[in-house]
Amino acid sequence: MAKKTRGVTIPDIAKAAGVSTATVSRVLNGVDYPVRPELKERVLEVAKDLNYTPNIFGRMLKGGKSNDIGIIIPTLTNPFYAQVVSGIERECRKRGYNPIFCSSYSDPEKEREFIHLLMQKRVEGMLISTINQDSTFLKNVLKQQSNIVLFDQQTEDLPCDNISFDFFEGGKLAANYLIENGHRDIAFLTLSFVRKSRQSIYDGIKAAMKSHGLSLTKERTFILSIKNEYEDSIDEFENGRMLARQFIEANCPASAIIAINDITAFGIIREMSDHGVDIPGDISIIGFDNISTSAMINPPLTTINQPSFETGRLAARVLIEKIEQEIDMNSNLLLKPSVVERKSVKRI
Amino acid sequence: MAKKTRGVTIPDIAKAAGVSTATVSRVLNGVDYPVRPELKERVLEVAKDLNYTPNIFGRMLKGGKSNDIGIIIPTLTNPFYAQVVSGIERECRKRGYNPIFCSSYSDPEKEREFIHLLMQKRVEGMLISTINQDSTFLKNVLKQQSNIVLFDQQTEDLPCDNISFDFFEGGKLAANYLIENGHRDIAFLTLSFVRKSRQSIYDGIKAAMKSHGLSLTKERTFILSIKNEYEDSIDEFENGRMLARQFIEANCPASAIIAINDITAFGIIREMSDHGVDIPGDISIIGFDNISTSAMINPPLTTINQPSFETGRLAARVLIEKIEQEIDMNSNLLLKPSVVERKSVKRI
DNA sequence: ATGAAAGCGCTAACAC
DNA sequence: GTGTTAGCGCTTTCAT
Repeated sequence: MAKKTRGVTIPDIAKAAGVSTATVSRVLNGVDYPVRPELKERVLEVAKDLNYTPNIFGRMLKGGKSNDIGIIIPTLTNPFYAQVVSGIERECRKRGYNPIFCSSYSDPEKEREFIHLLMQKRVEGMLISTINQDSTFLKNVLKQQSNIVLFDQQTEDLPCDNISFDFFEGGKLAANYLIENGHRDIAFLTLSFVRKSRQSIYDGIKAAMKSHGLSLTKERTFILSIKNEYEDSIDEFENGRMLARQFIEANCPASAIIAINDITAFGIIREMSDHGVDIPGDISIIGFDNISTSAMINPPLTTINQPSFETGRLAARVLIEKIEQEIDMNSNLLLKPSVVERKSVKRI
Repeated sequence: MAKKTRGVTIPDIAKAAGVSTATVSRVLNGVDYPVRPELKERVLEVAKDLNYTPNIFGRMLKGGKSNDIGIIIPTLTNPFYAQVVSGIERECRKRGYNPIFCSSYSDPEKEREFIHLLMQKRVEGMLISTINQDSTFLKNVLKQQSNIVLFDQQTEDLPCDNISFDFFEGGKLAANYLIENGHRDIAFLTLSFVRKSRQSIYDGIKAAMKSHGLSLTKERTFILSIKNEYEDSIDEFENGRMLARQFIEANCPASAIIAINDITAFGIIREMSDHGVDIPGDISIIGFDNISTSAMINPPLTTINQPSFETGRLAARVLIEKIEQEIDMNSNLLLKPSVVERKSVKRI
């Protein structure tokens, strides 16, 4: 017996309070419209008595704001995105908006579907972590809904706000940190470059090494091709183990490893341990992301901080400014990386 | 210049295609209503050309289903809930519903606000992990919206579906596992009992020990009172460290520790390591939850599995059944715990 | 200060 | 098979 209550409506209240629907609406919306205090009170009381819940659809239809904001991220299963989402939610709520989250699992098809869904829901704007290389689709969407800010993945040539992380600089930072600690033979263990961010990190590492007269050779670069991006974080862990196995089998003599992200680094550490390789005694490792568990693991992981919660907040803030100011000034923010020094890198 | 497009409407299409609005509506909804194929095609084409996006508010107002499901959880920051939420989303999408997530941060006030918000949004039902002890509020809500299923926290005396975890049994299992491994002196490190689940675990442990002629003494029970439940998972980690410090300072001779949850266990492990105490060499530890990182940490954490993803799926499934069947059969499921044996408990 | 009424975009009952 | 039209609940202009 699911509720079929046709709900209390404004006319119901109007009748019960002996006033017009206009008055009720005015009172209920608390606008500064002159209404006799006595009436106002009566209406409010009746509304409460009848347990009135406004039907937003009527209001929306009349042209109101939905106050919804659509968000598309790859997955909540990855703590990095969980943090981003927390930041987004925090900022949205603070400003009176309701976030609507959709997990695309990095599937371009799903991404498209969600965008349509959100458009139908008449969201005020969207926050998207897109993987879609095909920018024509997004360009079309932008024609209908210009309140879009992309985050986390830089997508060039799109006339759209973008909050992202300076992966190139991050790659440089990681390499430089290792070099400063005396490492000259550095390896890079990564997943395939379907995400542009990975390519950027790679480029950053190469740039940093080059400027020190070193180089990241093919033999030091381990690239794992996987079918499913982000099905589950345990998969990323397994990817790390696989990469470590390749590294070991290749008899790679590098003294330090840069891992494409923290969870992958966890997998690498585990596999190394299982092979009796001590971290950081025998080999050093640095990760990317700085998810909260990186501080909890053994050894505590030195990593490149990508301010997840802040990214979420910032992205939401930029979007909301845009929605409210109704101006189209595209910002293109690039968040700066920093290294979080812990215990997984040894000075040699 | 945020979009002010008054959008393409059905009448627009009708005019452009030279048919009536009714025809357009019928075609667009793809109902099996007889329409001349030729017209059908024309309408579809015009709709595509005009880039038509239906205005759901009109449809809703007409009495349609929102297909939204509201979800209230403490926080996404805790990987356990992130997993639950993933499970919920998966099931919802599969069945054609859109989840709307709200993080209450275990604040009863926020919880109430969200419930109102969701009621206004005319969700088809709600999935709530409530912390609210005051059941009268929820009882009132149930009068207006009977499609509610509570999960994760058992709340007795509420005429409402409930999916929860058998914490008592979990506590027993943890203690028994330790006992089977030769431990007779067991300590319990926990956060304060604001959540009923913690009390249940405690009771379970005591029951198991009693049945083996052992007992969990006051001196073996460390309870940390904290102000903020779930502000951030790093807080829980710190809580673990604090508990470990208390444990050490008290010179507690227990050979094994049961931690109230995995992240707290991580903190305990870290603090112990920092004090030169080897896990599991010197002392064994077992956690609760089995979050994914528990498998990644060193040593891999032995823990009581609480099937997070499955809980989410199941809760969503039960709710959807309820919504669609329109019957009011309350189920009260109690998920069974199991121990996940890894490396943090030593046989003695 | 209050009320009557139009209309937002859609669906469906009814008429043809 | 197709079209006309009456609302769904709300806000808001315009009249009073």
